Amino acid sequence: MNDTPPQTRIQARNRAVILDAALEVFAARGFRGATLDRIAQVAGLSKPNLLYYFRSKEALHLAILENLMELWLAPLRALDPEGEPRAQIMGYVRRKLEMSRDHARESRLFANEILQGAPRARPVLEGPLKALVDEKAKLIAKWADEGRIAPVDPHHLIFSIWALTQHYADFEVQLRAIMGETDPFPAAEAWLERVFGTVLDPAVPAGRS
Amino acid sequence: MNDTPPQTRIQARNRAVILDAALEVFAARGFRGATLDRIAQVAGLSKPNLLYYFRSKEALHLAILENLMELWLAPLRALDPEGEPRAQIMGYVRRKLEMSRDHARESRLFANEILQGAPRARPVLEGPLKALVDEKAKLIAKWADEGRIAPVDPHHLIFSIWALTQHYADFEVQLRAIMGETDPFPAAEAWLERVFGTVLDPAVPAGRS
DNA sequence: CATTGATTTGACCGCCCGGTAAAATTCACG
DNA sequence: CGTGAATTTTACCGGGCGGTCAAATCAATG
Repeated sequence: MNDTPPQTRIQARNRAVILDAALEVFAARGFRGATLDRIAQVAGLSKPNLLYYFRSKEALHLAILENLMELWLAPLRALDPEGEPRAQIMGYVRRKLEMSRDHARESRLFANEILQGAPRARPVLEGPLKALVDEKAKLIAKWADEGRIAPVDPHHLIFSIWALTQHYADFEVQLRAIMGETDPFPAAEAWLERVFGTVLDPAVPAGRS
Repeated sequence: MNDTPPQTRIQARNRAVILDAALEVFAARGFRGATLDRIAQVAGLSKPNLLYYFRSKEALHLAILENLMELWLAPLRALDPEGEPRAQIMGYVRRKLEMSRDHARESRLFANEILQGAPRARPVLEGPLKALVDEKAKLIAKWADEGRIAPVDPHHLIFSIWALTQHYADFEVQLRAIMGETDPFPAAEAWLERVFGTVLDPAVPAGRS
């Protein structure tokens, strides 16, 4: 059940180098748009050498996806049923935004994969991701029922957090075209705190006019 | 300055068929991932016949981009300086969400283009888009100054509207994996009304704890 | 330092890609 | 219905693609 972890030093190093290069190229061009030649070039290896470590383009992409899942689900997984509800959700927002800042390539690779119909990631989405989301949605619903946060649709709340945070990674080029070279993240953090802070506040009447 | 609009009936029809097929394929696979063979197949034409109407893959993609700009900028452009501020912004949100529902392919084509660095759309982003956004951001800032909406960062407000609405088109596969086959748009509309309704409400104190 | 397995390379394959040329066909109009 | 232009098709090209193979080189161990 375990695909024999890299034995030698050389293997460990080269697999890491290749995975990093592949992340770069897949994120920038999508699966079909990426080429093994380019990945090999970025990794500083010859193409046959690359294929010595990963038997195919498909296998390489899958390896990246598996590597990424842990990192990607961690922030939501860390939502603590025992913690203070609003602090927990705001912490999730903050961690997700940090992901967009510090792991933009990973975000874009996922975005590419999903945009193109998730032909390789679909099982992960329908399995572990759905399970985790449903679990945490139930938790959020409970918090809302108890009046500890404003009444919200938990699924759409989670989708909103994804959309708003990942936007800063995935659409960075567009943001820069409009905002110039200034780092958007400080303002983004304040803004997201404001948005979710208000929408979750149980004392604020929803849907005023 | 005007590239001679299609003269004959056949030309008008075939150009339209090709543009539609190309929209489909570019949206699903990105520029590099799309192939002329596949576009021609979807359009029901032979590849050389397709190239009789558009001299290259590049030209075809650019033609789509130009066609789309009007449609894409219209909702923001319709933001009326004379209207009631909150109604105007809420109307913008609603129109943008309708775009995601009724023009998901267009949304995904843009997303693909921007994700991959906007190599072809960059001039549009830095030109007309930036100009329009800056203009409307100024308008929103004025409304905030006058106390007619809550004080907000206009640019990040606009980015949020983009992120939240487009998410329902661009990440549809992910949403369906989690939510099943039920149409997410009715709930999305209510949720977005709730989110932006609260965040724009000048009577709600921002950043409570 | 010899040997053996791990790693790397160069040469190559068949296929698909974007694009071209020219012949064949269809269409519009007098 | 004939004719010239518009449209479509057939055949093709050079290059890049994912991937293979066998030979060459390297590294670790006794």
